[in-house]
Amino acid sequence: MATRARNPRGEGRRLREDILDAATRLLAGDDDAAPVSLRAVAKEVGIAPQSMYLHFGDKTELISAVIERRFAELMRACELAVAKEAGTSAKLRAFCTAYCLWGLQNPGHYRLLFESTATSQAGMTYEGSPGADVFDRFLALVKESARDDAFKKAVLLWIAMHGIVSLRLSKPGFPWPRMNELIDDFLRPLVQRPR
Amino acid sequence: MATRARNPRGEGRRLREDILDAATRLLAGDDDAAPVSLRAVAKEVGIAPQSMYLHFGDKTELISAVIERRFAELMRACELAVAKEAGTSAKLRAFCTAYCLWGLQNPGHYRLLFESTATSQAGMTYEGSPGADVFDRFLALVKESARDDAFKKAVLLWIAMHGIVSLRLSKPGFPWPRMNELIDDFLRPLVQRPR
DNA sequence: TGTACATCAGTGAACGCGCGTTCACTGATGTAC
DNA sequence: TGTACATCAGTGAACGCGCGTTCACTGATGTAC
Repeated sequence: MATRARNPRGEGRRLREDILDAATRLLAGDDDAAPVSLRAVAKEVGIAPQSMYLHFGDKTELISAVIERRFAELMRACELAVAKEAGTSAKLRAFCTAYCLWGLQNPGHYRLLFESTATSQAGMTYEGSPGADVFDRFLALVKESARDDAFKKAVLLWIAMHGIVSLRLSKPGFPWPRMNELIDDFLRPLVQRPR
Repeated sequence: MATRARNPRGEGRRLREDILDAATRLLAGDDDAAPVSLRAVAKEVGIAPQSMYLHFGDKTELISAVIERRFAELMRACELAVAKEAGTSAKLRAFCTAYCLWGLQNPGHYRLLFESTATSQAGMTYEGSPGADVFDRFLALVKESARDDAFKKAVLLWIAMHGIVSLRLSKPGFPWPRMNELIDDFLRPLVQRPR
């Protein structure tokens, strides 16, 4: 976008951050039709396209780096919401709400993280994949609220949250009920009510 | 793909069908990274790229036509499954199962119908949009099984089914519980049990 | 029956564009002696 | 203090490719008279 001053000697890695920031910005939008190009990112940063290769081996490496960052940011948003509440039920509900809100507010990133095959190339298993720690944290929360079947219940809730976000993004014209109402409807039968 | 014989005079509309078939074939795959191009479709049919314009105004018109067709096909699959069962609960479960199976077996098409903004351009409302009749049919089924809140319950179930399909497509490495088990888990609290 | 003409189902050639990627280079800044 | 050299942060120029779309054309087949 703008003209850029060359980084001082020894500070070359700053460009890496600038590239990641720009790619993140461009991927944030709701435009699923046009995938972001290296050249568009370069233009946004204000550098020549080939300067990408100073910090990333190829395009997929750049996208993967963005994905990793955004998973971390989603995790942070959820943790923050959980930390604000007291009581296991309230914490669980807070996590669900934060997850859905993050998805709705970052449609492009949510799609990248949870609607693309970009995170599951080449027979990757769940263990150690980017985003696995988000589910693990969620599972730990469900375990505190539910006596048994915590894994199954965590899966059901994840499916529900994903459905809430994903369908809303692709069918914005549908008369959706309020998000918090839907979250509560899914939570109610699965965890013990707060006393 | 193959060499094609020119259609006899008066049968020009056959090419339209051939193009739709080819586009449908190419869009079926699980490769969300590379959107299908007009030229790829033309190659698959065995015609020159510009022959597309004999039957479709532009690329989005072609894609829209495929979307319409696939919504109709999804509807057909669900109706077929419903017709095989007797009893409202069994019919409802059959619809849910058919919907999920169709999605898992047609990943590219499911994404096109339910994960892209292709179906909701330009402030389109839900009424009359492609696919609205699928939800309407589902809603009618839910009404037969549930005493009250049929719309809300239909929405919750749609969200759940979408979550089941969509997450499985993007996270194939996750240790998912069996699909039918998940469907039943979502159905159980929402509709009255069969006697 | 013969022929001029209209219609139809497509194609040939080309356009300008953006894409990912490669390779050789530049020019400022620090370091060794 | 002066200078040769190494290192670093990038760029210039170019590659071959596929993209959506336009415009003028072709050549077979049916129709009017």
